[in-house]
Amino acid sequence: MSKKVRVRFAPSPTGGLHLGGVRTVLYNYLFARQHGGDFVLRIEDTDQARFVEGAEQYIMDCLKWCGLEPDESPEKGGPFAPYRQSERKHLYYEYAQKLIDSGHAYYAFDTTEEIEKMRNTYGNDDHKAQYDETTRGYMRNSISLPPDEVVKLLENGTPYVVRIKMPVNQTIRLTDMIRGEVTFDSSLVDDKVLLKADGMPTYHLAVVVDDYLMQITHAFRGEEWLPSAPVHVLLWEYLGWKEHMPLWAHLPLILKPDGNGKLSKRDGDRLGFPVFAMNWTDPKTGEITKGFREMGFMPQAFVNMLALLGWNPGVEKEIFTLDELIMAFSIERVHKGGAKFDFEKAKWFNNQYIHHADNETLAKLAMPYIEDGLKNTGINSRAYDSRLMTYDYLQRVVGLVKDRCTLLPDFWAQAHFFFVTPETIDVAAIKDKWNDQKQQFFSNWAAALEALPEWNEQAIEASCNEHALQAGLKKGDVMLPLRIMLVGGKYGPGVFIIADMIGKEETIKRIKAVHL
RNA sequence: GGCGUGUUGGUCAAUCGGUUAAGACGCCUCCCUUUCACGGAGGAAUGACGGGUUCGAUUCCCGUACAUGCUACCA
Repeated sequence: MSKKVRVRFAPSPTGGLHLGGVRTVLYNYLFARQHGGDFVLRIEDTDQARFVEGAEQYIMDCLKWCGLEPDESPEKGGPFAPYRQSERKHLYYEYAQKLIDSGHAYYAFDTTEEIEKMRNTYGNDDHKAQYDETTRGYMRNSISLPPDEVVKLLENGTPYVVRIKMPVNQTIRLTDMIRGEVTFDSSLVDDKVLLKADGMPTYHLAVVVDDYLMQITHAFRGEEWLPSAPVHVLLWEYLGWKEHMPLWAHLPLILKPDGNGKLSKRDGDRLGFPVFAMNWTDPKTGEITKGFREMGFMPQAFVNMLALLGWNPGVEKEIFTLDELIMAFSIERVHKGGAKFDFEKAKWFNNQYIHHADNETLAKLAMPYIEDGLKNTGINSRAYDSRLMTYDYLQRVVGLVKDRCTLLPDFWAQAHFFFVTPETIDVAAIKDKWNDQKQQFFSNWAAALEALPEWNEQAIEASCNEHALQAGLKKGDVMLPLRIMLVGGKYGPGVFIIADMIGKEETIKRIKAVHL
Protein backbone atom coordinates (compact mmCIF):
# COMPACT_ATOMS: atom_id res chain seq x y z
CA MET A 1 0.00 0.00 0.00
CA SER A 2 1.36 3.34 -0.97
CA LYS A 3 0.58 6.70 0.47
CA LYS A 4 -1.38 9.25 -1.44
CA VAL A 5 0.96 11.44 -3.46
CA ARG A 6 1.31 14.94 -2.05
CA VAL A 7 3.62 17.58 -3.48
CA ARG A 8 4.14 21.23 -2.71
CA PHE A 9 5.44 24.41 -4.25
CA ALA A 10 6.98 26.52 -1.54
CA PRO A 11 7.97 29.97 -2.73
CA SER A 12 8.96 32.86 -0.54
CA PRO A 13 6.98 35.98 -1.31
CA THR A 14 9.85 38.27 -2.17
CA GLY A 15 9.07 39.45 -5.70
CA GLY A 16 8.15 38.38 -9.20
CA LEU A 17 7.59 34.75 -10.08
CA HIS A 18 10.55 33.54 -12.11
CA LEU A 19 10.06 31.27 -15.09
CA GLY A 20 12.04 28.59 -13.29
CA GLY A 21 9.58 28.85 -10.43
CA VAL A 22 6.70 28.33 -12.81
CA ARG A 23 8.42 25.27 -14.20
CA THR A 24 8.80 23.87 -10.69
CA VAL A 25 5.10 24.47 -10.17
CA LEU A 26 4.36 22.76 -13.46
CA TYR A 27 6.37 19.64 -12.65
CA ASN A 28 4.74 19.48 -9.24
CA TYR A 29 1.33 19.88 -10.78
CA LEU A 30 1.89 17.31 -13.52
CA PHE A 31 3.26 14.79 -11.06
CA ALA A 32 0.37 15.28 -8.65
CA ARG A 33 -2.27 15.02 -11.34
CA GLN A 34 -0.67 11.99 -12.90
CA HIS A 35 -0.74 10.17 -9.60
CA GLY A 36 -4.10 11.39 -8.48
CA GLY A 37 -2.38 13.30 -5.69
CA ASP A 38 -2.58 16.71 -4.08
CA PHE A 39 -0.71 19.84 -5.02
CA VAL A 40 -0.10 22.21 -2.14
CA LEU A 41 0.97 25.84 -2.23
CA ARG A 42 2.87 26.75 0.92
CA ILE A 43 4.16 30.25 1.46
CA GLU A 44 7.61 30.32 3.03
CA ASP A 45 7.58 33.75 4.57
CA THR A 46 9.96 33.14 7.44
CA ASP A 47 12.23 36.00 6.51
CA GLN A 48 10.54 39.12 7.70
CA ALA A 49 13.25 41.33 6.30
CA ARG A 50 12.67 40.13 2.76
CA PHE A 51 8.90 40.11 2.88
CA VAL A 52 7.36 42.04 0.00
CA GLU A 53 3.81 43.31 0.11
CA GLY A 54 1.58 41.85 -2.55
CA ALA A 55 3.97 39.13 -3.63
CA GLU A 56 1.85 36.31 -2.28
CA GLN A 57 -1.26 37.43 -4.11
CA TYR A 58 0.83 37.91 -7.21
CA ILE A 59 2.13 34.35 -7.04
CA MET A 60 -1.39 33.00 -6.76
CA ASP A 61 -2.49 35.16 -9.68
CA CYS A 62 0.35 33.77 -11.76
CA LEU A 63 -0.65 30.20 -11.00
CA LYS A 64 -4.21 31.03 -11.90
CA TRP A 65 -3.14 32.54 -15.21
CA CYS A 66 -1.06 29.48 -15.99
CA GLY A 67 -3.93 27.18 -15.12
CA LEU A 68 -1.88 25.45 -12.44
CA GLU A 69 -3.93 25.99 -9.37
CA PRO A 70 -3.15 24.25 -6.10
CA ASP A 71 -5.57 22.03 -4.23
CA GLU A 72 -4.54 23.52 -0.91
CA SER A 73 -3.20 27.01 -0.32
CA PRO A 74 -3.44 29.98 2.05
CA GLU A 75 -6.29 31.23 -0.12
CA LYS A 76 -8.17 27.96 -0.46
CA GLY A 77 -7.31 26.48 2.90
CA GLY A 78 -7.19 22.72 3.39
CA PRO A 79 -6.74 20.00 5.99
CA PHE A 80 -3.22 21.09 6.86
CA ALA A 81 -3.84 24.81 7.30
CA PRO A 82 -2.38 27.25 7.86
CA TYR A 83 -0.27 27.26 4.71
CA ARG A 84 1.74 30.33 5.55
CA GLN A 85 4.83 29.58 7.62
CA SER A 86 4.60 32.87 9.49
CA GLU A 87 1.27 31.63 10.83
CA ARG A 88 2.84 28.34 11.82
CA LYS A 89 5.59 30.01 13.81
CA HIS A 90 4.49 28.48 17.11
CA LEU A 91 4.89 24.96 15.73
CA TYR A 92 8.58 24.97 15.12
CA TYR A 93 9.94 25.63 18.58
CA GLU A 94 8.80 22.26 19.83
CA TYR A 95 10.86 20.48 17.22
CA ALA A 96 13.89 22.64 17.81
CA GLN A 97 13.59 21.80 21.49
CA LYS A 98 13.35 18.12 20.69
CA LEU A 99 16.59 18.35 18.73
CA ILE A 100 18.31 20.15 21.57
CA ASP A 101 17.13 17.54 24.05
CA SER A 102 18.49 14.73 21.92
CA GLY A 103 21.81 16.52 21.50
CA HIS A 104 21.45 17.14 17.79
CA ALA A 105 21.08 20.89 18.16
CA TYR A 106 22.29 23.55 20.55
CA TYR A 107 21.81 27.14 21.63
CA ALA A 108 24.21 29.73 20.24
CA PHE A 109 24.45 33.19 21.75
CA ASP A 110 26.99 34.74 19.41
CA THR A 111 26.38 38.16 17.98
CA THR A 112 26.77 38.72 14.24
CA GLU A 113 29.98 40.63 15.00
CA GLU A 114 31.41 37.71 16.92
CA ILE A 115 30.60 35.35 14.10
CA GLU A 116 32.13 37.65 11.54
CA LYS A 117 35.26 37.87 13.62
CA MET A 118 35.46 34.10 13.87
CA ARG A 119 35.09 33.70 10.11
CA ASN A 120 38.04 35.96 9.53
CA THR A 121 40.17 34.67 12.37
CA TYR A 122 39.97 31.02 11.41
CA GLY A 123 39.54 31.54 7.72
CA ASN A 124 40.80 33.95 5.11
CA ASP A 125 39.42 36.30 2.50
CA ASP A 126 38.40 33.80 -0.11
CA HIS A 127 37.62 31.05 2.29
CA LYS A 128 35.80 32.19 5.40
CA ALA A 129 35.62 29.75 8.27
CA GLN A 130 32.38 27.92 8.92
CA TYR A 131 30.51 27.61 12.19
CA ASP A 132 31.18 23.90 12.63
CA GLU A 133 33.06 21.24 14.57
CA THR A 134 36.35 23.07 14.10
CA THR A 135 35.15 26.43 15.38
CA ARG A 136 32.12 25.95 17.59
CA GLY A 137 34.38 25.34 20.56
CA TYR A 138 35.60 28.91 20.38
CA MET A 139 32.12 30.37 20.31
CA ARG A 140 29.49 31.10 22.90
CA ASN A 141 27.06 28.24 22.77
CA SER A 142 25.57 25.49 24.89
CA ILE A 143 28.30 23.10 23.82
CA SER A 144 31.27 25.29 24.75
CA LEU A 145 29.76 27.02 27.78
CA PRO A 146 29.22 25.45 31.22
CA PRO A 147 25.58 24.37 31.74
CA ASP A 148 24.88 26.85 34.53
CA GLU A 149 26.03 29.73 32.38
CA VAL A 150 23.77 28.61 29.57
CA VAL A 151 20.86 28.54 31.97
CA LYS A 152 21.76 32.00 33.16
CA LEU A 153 21.96 33.38 29.64
CA LEU A 154 18.60 31.88 28.79
CA GLU A 155 17.01 33.22 31.97
CA ASN A 156 18.36 36.67 31.27
CA GLY A 157 16.66 36.62 27.91
CA THR A 158 19.89 36.74 25.93
CA PRO A 159 19.08 36.48 22.22
CA TYR A 160 20.00 33.10 20.84
CA VAL A 161 19.65 30.93 17.80
CA VAL A 162 19.40 27.17 17.62
CA ARG A 163 21.95 25.43 15.43
CA ILE A 164 22.10 21.88 14.22
CA LYS A 165 25.14 20.00 15.49
CA MET A 166 26.60 18.42 12.38
CA PRO A 167 28.27 15.07 13.01
CA VAL A 168 31.84 14.39 12.00
CA ASN A 169 33.02 12.03 9.28
CA GLN A 170 29.69 10.68 8.37
CA THR A 171 28.66 9.98 4.81
CA ILE A 172 25.19 11.23 4.13
CA ARG A 173 23.39 9.58 1.26
CA LEU A 174 20.48 10.88 -0.65
CA THR A 175 18.67 9.25 -3.51
CA ASP A 176 17.51 11.87 -5.93
CA MET A 177 14.85 10.91 -8.47
CA ILE A 178 16.75 12.72 -11.19
CA ARG A 179 20.36 12.27 -10.20
CA GLY A 180 20.42 8.95 -8.46
CA GLU A 181 22.53 8.57 -5.32
CA VAL A 182 24.33 11.67 -4.14
CA THR A 183 26.71 11.60 -1.18
CA PHE A 184 28.06 14.24 1.16
CA ASP A 185 30.67 14.34 3.89
CA SER A 186 29.02 15.61 7.05
CA SER A 187 32.27 17.19 8.26
CA LEU A 188 32.14 19.68 5.45
CA VAL A 189 28.68 20.99 6.21
CA ASP A 190 28.35 23.79 8.76
CA ASP A 191 26.07 24.01 11.78
CA LYS A 192 23.15 25.66 10.06
CA VAL A 193 20.85 27.88 12.06
CA LEU A 194 17.51 26.17 12.61
CA LEU A 195 15.69 28.73 14.69
CA LYS A 196 16.46 32.41 14.35
CA ALA A 197 16.74 34.92 17.15
CA ASP A 198 13.30 36.29 16.29
CA GLY A 199 11.81 32.87 16.96
CA MET A 200 11.18 32.15 13.28
CA PRO A 201 12.55 28.95 11.82
CA THR A 202 14.97 29.06 8.93
CA TYR A 203 14.13 27.29 5.72
CA HIS A 204 16.04 24.23 6.87
CA LEU A 205 13.87 23.54 9.88
CA ALA A 206 10.64 24.75 8.37
CA VAL A 207 10.87 22.71 5.20
CA VAL A 208 11.41 19.51 7.12
CA VAL A 209 8.78 20.13 9.76
CA ASP A 210 6.16 21.26 7.27
CA ASP A 211 6.86 18.57 4.73
CA TYR A 212 6.40 16.08 7.53
CA LEU A 213 3.32 17.68 8.99
CA MET A 214 1.75 18.17 5.58
CA GLN A 215 2.58 14.58 4.62
CA ILE A 216 4.51 15.53 1.54
CA THR A 217 5.63 12.47 -0.38
CA HIS A 218 7.71 13.98 -3.17
CA ALA A 219 9.70 17.18 -2.96
CA PHE A 220 10.78 19.04 -6.08
CA ARG A 221 13.06 22.04 -5.83
CA GLY A 222 15.83 23.79 -7.73
CA GLU A 223 19.30 22.31 -8.00
CA GLU A 224 20.65 25.18 -5.90
CA TRP A 225 19.27 23.35 -2.87
CA LEU A 226 21.32 20.24 -3.34
CA PRO A 227 24.26 21.37 -1.16
CA SER A 228 21.98 21.85 1.84
CA ALA A 229 20.16 18.57 1.33
CA PRO A 230 22.36 16.70 3.84
CA VAL A 231 21.12 19.02 6.58
CA HIS A 232 17.57 18.17 5.69
CA VAL A 233 18.23 14.45 5.52
CA LEU A 234 19.80 14.57 8.98
CA LEU A 235 16.88 16.52 10.36
CA TRP A 236 14.43 13.93 9.09
CA GLU A 237 16.53 11.31 10.79
CA TYR A 238 17.04 13.20 14.09
CA LEU A 239 13.39 14.02 14.36
CA GLY A 240 12.64 10.32 14.00
CA TRP A 241 10.75 10.65 10.75
CA LYS A 242 13.19 9.05 8.38
CA GLU A 243 10.71 6.60 6.92
CA HIS A 244 8.42 9.49 6.06
CA MET A 245 11.01 11.52 4.22
CA PRO A 246 9.78 12.55 0.79
CA LEU A 247 11.55 11.44 -2.34
CA TRP A 248 13.68 14.32 -3.54
CA ALA A 249 14.08 15.65 -7.04
CA HIS A 250 16.48 18.51 -7.61
CA LEU A 251 15.53 20.21 -10.84
CA PRO A 252 18.15 21.56 -13.24
CA LEU A 253 18.60 25.30 -13.44
CA ILE A 254 17.36 27.50 -16.25
CA LEU A 255 20.35 29.35 -17.64
CA LYS A 256 20.79 32.66 -19.40
CA PRO A 257 20.90 32.44 -23.23
CA ASP A 258 24.31 34.03 -23.57
CA GLY A 259 27.24 32.87 -21.52
CA ASN A 260 26.35 30.76 -18.53
CA GLY A 261 24.75 31.13 -15.18
CA LYS A 262 21.27 31.23 -13.72
CA LEU A 263 18.76 33.24 -15.70
CA SER A 264 17.97 36.38 -13.78
CA LYS A 265 15.54 39.24 -14.10
CA ARG A 266 18.46 41.38 -15.21
CA ASP A 267 19.18 39.12 -18.17
CA GLY A 268 15.64 39.61 -19.37
CA ASP A 269 15.92 43.39 -19.13
CA ARG A 270 19.25 43.29 -20.88
CA LEU A 271 18.23 40.96 -23.70
CA GLY A 272 14.68 42.19 -24.11
CA PHE A 273 12.53 39.30 -22.99
CA PRO A 274 10.46 38.57 -19.91
CA VAL A 275 11.61 36.36 -17.05
CA PHE A 276 8.54 36.66 -14.82
CA ALA A 277 5.22 35.03 -15.61
CA MET A 278 3.29 38.27 -15.28
CA ASN A 279 4.14 41.93 -14.85
CA TRP A 280 5.64 42.57 -11.46
CA THR A 281 5.55 45.99 -9.88
CA ASP A 282 7.99 46.56 -7.09
CA PRO A 283 5.89 48.15 -4.34
CA LYS A 284 8.84 50.17 -3.06
CA THR A 285 10.34 51.58 -6.24
CA GLY A 286 7.31 51.30 -8.49
CA GLU A 287 9.55 49.67 -11.06
CA ILE A 288 7.69 47.37 -13.45
CA THR A 289 9.23 44.17 -14.74
CA LYS A 290 7.57 42.75 -17.83
CA GLY A 291 5.89 39.39 -17.75
CA PHE A 292 5.12 36.79 -20.38
CA ARG A 293 1.44 37.48 -20.06
CA GLU A 294 1.78 41.17 -20.82
CA MET A 295 4.25 40.46 -23.59
CA GLY A 296 1.42 38.69 -25.36
CA PHE A 297 1.91 35.03 -24.57
CA MET A 298 -0.92 32.59 -24.25
CA PRO A 299 -0.67 30.74 -20.93
CA GLN A 300 -0.96 27.33 -22.62
CA ALA A 301 1.96 28.16 -24.90
CA PHE A 302 4.01 29.45 -21.99
CA VAL A 303 3.38 26.30 -19.98
CA ASN A 304 4.04 24.02 -22.95
CA MET A 305 7.35 25.74 -23.62
CA LEU A 306 8.37 25.45 -19.98
CA ALA A 307 7.51 21.76 -19.86
CA LEU A 308 9.99 21.03 -22.64
CA LEU A 309 12.73 23.10 -21.05
CA GLY A 310 14.54 20.43 -19.08
CA TRP A 311 12.20 17.56 -19.79
CA ASN A 312 11.71 15.56 -22.96
CA PRO A 313 9.06 12.94 -23.62
CA GLY A 314 11.31 10.98 -25.97
CA VAL A 315 8.90 11.35 -28.86
CA GLU A 316 8.87 13.97 -31.57
CA LYS A 317 5.69 15.65 -30.47
CA GLU A 318 6.26 19.11 -29.06
CA ILE A 319 2.82 20.62 -28.74
CA PHE A 320 1.05 19.24 -25.70
CA THR A 321 -2.14 20.22 -23.96
CA LEU A 322 -2.00 20.24 -20.17
CA ASP A 323 -3.84 16.91 -20.09
CA GLU A 324 -1.39 15.41 -22.53
CA LEU A 325 1.47 16.66 -20.40
CA ILE A 326 -0.06 15.02 -17.36
CA MET A 327 -0.14 11.74 -19.25
CA ALA A 328 3.33 12.02 -20.73
CA PHE A 329 5.32 13.52 -17.88
CA SER A 330 7.91 11.43 -16.10
CA ILE A 331 10.41 12.64 -13.58
CA GLU A 332 12.99 10.16 -14.88
CA ARG A 333 13.09 12.00 -18.17
CA VAL A 334 13.95 15.32 -16.57
CA HIS A 335 17.43 16.36 -17.56
CA LYS A 336 20.31 16.62 -15.16
CA GLY A 337 22.01 19.55 -16.83
CA GLY A 338 20.72 23.11 -16.92
CA ALA A 339 19.06 24.45 -20.05
CA LYS A 340 19.68 27.82 -21.64
CA PHE A 341 16.50 29.73 -22.18
CA ASP A 342 15.77 30.45 -25.84
CA PHE A 343 13.30 33.25 -26.39
CA GLU A 344 13.03 32.50 -30.11
CA LYS A 345 11.78 29.02 -29.35
CA ALA A 346 9.40 30.41 -26.76
CA LYS A 347 7.92 32.68 -29.41
CA TRP A 348 7.62 29.76 -31.78
CA PHE A 349 5.46 27.94 -29.25
CA ASN A 350 3.17 30.93 -28.98
CA ASN A 351 2.99 31.19 -32.75
CA GLN A 352 1.94 27.56 -32.89
CA TYR A 353 -0.79 28.11 -30.34
CA ILE A 354 -2.13 31.14 -32.18
CA HIS A 355 -1.98 29.20 -35.40
CA HIS A 356 -4.03 26.34 -34.05
CA ALA A 357 -6.48 28.33 -31.98
CA ASP A 358 -9.99 28.81 -33.32
CA ASN A 359 -11.04 32.26 -34.46
CA GLU A 360 -13.49 32.76 -31.65
CA THR A 361 -10.83 32.23 -29.02
CA LEU A 362 -8.39 34.43 -30.88
CA ALA A 363 -10.92 37.21 -31.33
CA LYS A 364 -11.32 37.35 -27.56
CA LEU A 365 -7.59 37.43 -27.04
CA ALA A 366 -6.95 40.00 -29.76
CA MET A 367 -9.78 42.30 -28.75
CA PRO A 368 -7.91 44.30 -26.11
CA TYR A 369 -5.01 44.90 -28.46
CA ILE A 370 -7.31 46.06 -31.26
CA GLU A 371 -9.15 48.36 -28.87
CA ASP A 372 -5.86 49.71 -27.67
CA GLY A 373 -4.72 50.35 -31.20
CA LEU A 374 -7.90 52.17 -32.02
CA LYS A 375 -7.55 54.29 -28.95
CA ASN A 376 -4.00 55.20 -29.88
CA THR A 377 -5.00 56.26 -33.37
CA GLY A 378 -7.56 58.55 -31.85
CA ILE A 379 -10.62 56.64 -32.85
CA ASN A 380 -13.28 55.96 -30.31
CA SER A 381 -13.65 52.22 -30.40
CA ARG A 382 -17.25 52.35 -29.26
CA ALA A 383 -18.24 54.52 -32.16
CA TYR A 384 -16.33 52.26 -34.46
CA ASP A 385 -18.09 49.23 -33.06
CA SER A 386 -21.35 50.00 -34.72
CA ARG A 387 -19.79 50.40 -38.12
CA LEU A 388 -17.28 47.68 -38.55
CA MET A 389 -16.08 46.15 -35.38
CA THR A 390 -18.60 43.50 -34.73
CA TYR A 391 -17.47 40.33 -33.07
CA ASP A 392 -18.12 38.48 -36.28
CA TYR A 393 -15.94 40.86 -38.25
CA LEU A 394 -13.15 40.53 -35.69
CA GLN A 395 -13.27 36.77 -35.97
CA ARG A 396 -12.89 36.92 -39.74
CA VAL A 397 -9.99 39.34 -39.38
CA VAL A 398 -8.04 37.23 -36.89
CA GLY A 399 -8.60 34.19 -39.06
CA LEU A 400 -7.01 36.05 -41.95
CA VAL A 401 -3.94 37.29 -40.10
CA LYS A 402 -3.23 34.68 -37.42
CA ASP A 403 -0.47 32.96 -39.38
CA ARG A 404 1.42 36.21 -39.34
CA CYS A 405 1.19 36.71 -35.57
CA THR A 406 3.64 35.46 -33.00
CA LEU A 407 2.65 37.48 -29.95
CA LEU A 408 -0.81 38.83 -29.23
CA PRO A 409 0.09 42.49 -29.86
CA ASP A 410 0.97 41.48 -33.43
CA PHE A 411 -2.73 41.34 -34.15
CA TRP A 412 -2.90 45.10 -34.22
CA ALA A 413 0.25 45.45 -36.32
CA GLN A 414 -1.02 42.86 -38.77
CA ALA A 415 -4.66 43.87 -38.90
CA HIS A 416 -4.95 47.59 -38.15
CA PHE A 417 -5.87 48.37 -41.76
CA PHE A 418 -9.05 46.33 -41.35
CA PHE A 419 -10.21 48.91 -38.84
CA VAL A 420 -8.62 52.22 -39.71
CA THR A 421 -7.15 53.96 -42.75
CA PRO A 422 -3.40 53.36 -42.67
CA GLU A 423 -1.58 56.24 -41.06
CA THR A 424 1.58 55.79 -43.05
CA ILE A 425 1.90 54.69 -46.65
CA ASP A 426 5.09 53.04 -47.81
CA VAL A 427 5.29 54.96 -51.09
CA ALA A 428 8.95 54.15 -51.46
CA ALA A 429 7.96 50.58 -52.28
CA ILE A 430 6.22 51.61 -55.50
CA LYS A 431 7.70 54.99 -56.35
CA ASP A 432 10.35 53.69 -58.75
CA LYS A 433 7.88 52.02 -61.05
CA TRP A 434 5.18 54.63 -60.77
CA ASN A 435 4.03 56.50 -63.86
CA ASP A 436 1.15 58.50 -65.30
CA GLN A 437 -0.31 55.40 -66.84
CA LYS A 438 -0.73 53.81 -63.43
CA GLN A 439 -2.02 56.99 -61.90
CA GLN A 440 -4.58 57.14 -64.68
CA PHE A 441 -5.54 53.50 -64.18
CA PHE A 442 -6.26 53.94 -60.50
CA SER A 443 -8.35 57.05 -60.93
CA ASN A 444 -10.37 55.35 -63.69
CA TRP A 445 -10.75 52.17 -61.72
CA ALA A 446 -11.80 53.97 -58.56
CA ALA A 447 -14.60 55.55 -60.54
CA ALA A 448 -15.58 52.22 -62.01
CA LEU A 449 -15.69 50.63 -58.58
CA GLU A 450 -18.39 53.09 -57.57
CA ALA A 451 -20.60 51.45 -60.13
CA LEU A 452 -19.69 47.87 -59.29
CA PRO A 453 -23.00 46.12 -58.69
CA GLU A 454 -21.82 43.56 -56.17
CA TRP A 455 -19.03 43.95 -53.67
CA ASN A 456 -17.09 40.78 -53.09
CA GLU A 457 -13.60 39.44 -53.56
CA GLN A 458 -14.22 37.85 -56.96
CA ALA A 459 -16.06 40.81 -58.41
CA ILE A 460 -13.41 43.28 -57.30
CA GLU A 461 -10.61 41.14 -58.68
CA ALA A 462 -12.40 40.66 -62.00
CA SER A 463 -12.96 44.37 -62.29
CA CYS A 464 -9.33 45.07 -61.54
CA ASN A 465 -8.15 42.61 -64.17
CA GLU A 466 -10.47 44.02 -66.75
CA HIS A 467 -9.50 47.64 -66.20
CA ALA A 468 -5.80 46.86 -66.07
CA LEU A 469 -6.07 45.11 -69.38
CA GLN A 470 -7.91 48.05 -70.92
CA ALA A 471 -5.24 50.41 -69.66
CA GLY A 472 -2.55 48.28 -71.24
CA LEU A 473 -1.18 47.18 -67.88
CA LYS A 474 -0.42 43.75 -66.55
CA LYS A 475 -2.10 42.61 -63.36
CA GLY A 476 1.29 42.46 -61.69
CA ASP A 477 1.79 46.14 -62.37
CA VAL A 478 -1.12 47.15 -60.22
CA MET A 479 -1.20 44.56 -57.43
CA LEU A 480 1.55 46.01 -55.31
CA PRO A 481 0.43 49.63 -55.63
CA LEU A 482 -3.08 48.57 -54.68
CA ARG A 483 -1.76 46.75 -51.63
CA ILE A 484 0.22 49.77 -50.55
CA MET A 485 -2.88 51.92 -50.89
CA LEU A 486 -5.11 49.63 -48.86
CA VAL A 487 -2.64 48.29 -46.31
CA GLY A 488 0.12 50.88 -46.20
CA GLY A 489 2.89 48.33 -46.59
CA LYS A 490 4.06 45.13 -48.22
CA TYR A 491 2.27 42.68 -45.97
CA GLY A 492 -1.11 41.19 -45.15
CA PRO A 493 -3.63 38.78 -46.63
CA GLY A 494 -4.88 38.91 -50.23
CA VAL A 495 -5.66 42.46 -51.37
CA PHE A 496 -9.08 41.70 -52.81
CA ILE A 497 -10.22 40.08 -49.58
CA ILE A 498 -9.12 43.20 -47.79
CA ALA A 499 -11.03 45.39 -50.20
CA ASP A 500 -14.06 43.20 -49.73
CA MET A 501 -13.78 43.40 -45.94
CA ILE A 502 -13.25 47.11 -45.54
CA GLY A 503 -16.06 47.93 -47.95
CA LYS A 504 -16.54 49.84 -51.15
CA GLU A 505 -16.51 53.33 -49.72
CA GLU A 506 -13.34 52.84 -47.71
CA THR A 507 -11.56 51.06 -50.58
CA ILE A 508 -12.25 53.87 -53.03
CA LYS A 509 -11.26 56.42 -50.43
CA ARG A 510 -7.92 54.76 -49.86
CA ILE A 511 -7.20 54.44 -53.58
CA LYS A 512 -7.97 58.09 -54.19
CA ALA A 513 -5.92 59.22 -51.24
CA VAL A 514 -2.62 58.15 -52.74
CA HIS A 515 -0.86 60.43 -55.21
CA LEU A 516 2.79 60.13 -56.08
C1' G B 1 39.56 27.93 -1.80
C1' G B 2 36.21 23.70 -0.27
C1' C B 3 32.06 20.75 -1.46
C1' G B 4 28.09 19.35 -4.80
C1' U B 5 26.30 18.95 -9.72
C1' G B 6 26.75 18.96 -14.81
C1' U B 7 29.02 18.63 -20.19
C1' U B 8 25.63 15.52 -27.77
C1' G B 9 25.17 21.18 -33.52
C1' G B 10 24.36 28.46 -31.98
C1' U B 11 19.85 26.74 -28.66
C1' C B 12 16.25 22.76 -26.93
C1' A B 13 17.35 17.71 -27.46
C1' A B 14 16.75 11.69 -29.08
C1' U B 15 19.99 7.53 -28.31
C1' C B 16 19.16 3.45 -22.44
C1' G B 17 27.05 -0.70 -26.10
C1' G B 18 26.50 -1.84 -32.56
C1' U B 19 22.40 4.21 -35.99
C1' U B 20 24.52 7.23 -42.38
C1' A B 21 24.20 10.33 -34.26
C1' A B 22 16.75 11.55 -34.76
C1' G B 23 13.64 15.72 -34.42
C1' A B 24 12.54 20.99 -33.16
C1' C B 25 13.99 26.40 -32.89
C1' G B 26 17.17 29.72 -35.40
C1' C B 27 20.08 30.41 -40.03
C1' C B 28 20.69 29.64 -45.61
C1' U B 29 18.68 27.91 -50.64
C1' C B 30 14.60 26.61 -53.62
C1' C B 31 9.13 25.81 -54.50
C1' C B 32 4.18 27.79 -53.51
C1' U B 33 2.25 32.88 -53.22
C1' U B 34 2.13 39.10 -58.38
C1' U B 35 2.92 41.34 -50.83
C1' C B 36 4.17 39.36 -45.99
C1' A B 37 3.35 35.03 -43.67
C1' C B 38 1.73 29.86 -43.54
C1' G B 39 2.97 25.41 -46.01
C1' G B 40 6.43 22.11 -48.82
C1' A B 41 11.55 20.45 -50.39
C1' G B 42 16.63 20.77 -49.39
C1' G B 43 21.30 22.55 -46.87
C1' A B 44 25.20 23.99 -43.31
C1' A B 45 26.05 22.68 -38.17
C1' U B 46 27.04 18.15 -32.73
C1' G B 47 29.34 13.68 -28.93
C1' A B 48 34.99 18.92 -24.24
C1' C B 49 39.90 16.23 -23.65
C1' G B 50 42.89 11.92 -22.11
C1' G B 51 42.95 7.12 -20.35
C1' G B 52 40.70 2.51 -19.45
C1' U B 53 36.53 -1.80 -19.73
C1' U B 54 34.74 -4.20 -24.30
C1' C B 55 34.91 -7.74 -30.40
C1' G B 56 32.74 -2.70 -30.45
C1' A B 57 31.95 3.17 -27.10
C1' U B 58 28.24 9.38 -27.50
C1' U B 59 26.48 5.49 -24.22
C1' C B 60 29.97 2.11 -18.63
C1' C B 61 34.45 3.49 -15.23
C1' C B 62 38.61 6.87 -13.88
C1' G B 63 41.25 11.36 -14.48
C1' U B 64 41.69 16.37 -16.62
C1' A B 65 39.50 20.68 -18.41
C1' C B 66 35.52 23.81 -18.49
C1' A B 67 30.87 25.44 -16.66
C1' U B 68 27.57 26.14 -12.88
C1' G B 69 25.36 25.97 -7.80
C1' C B 70 26.15 26.29 -2.55
C1' U B 71 29.54 27.87 1.12
C1' A B 72 23.95 33.91 5.66
C1' C B 73 20.04 34.41 11.93
C1' C B 74 17.92 34.38 2.46
C1' A B 75 15.05 31.24 0.46
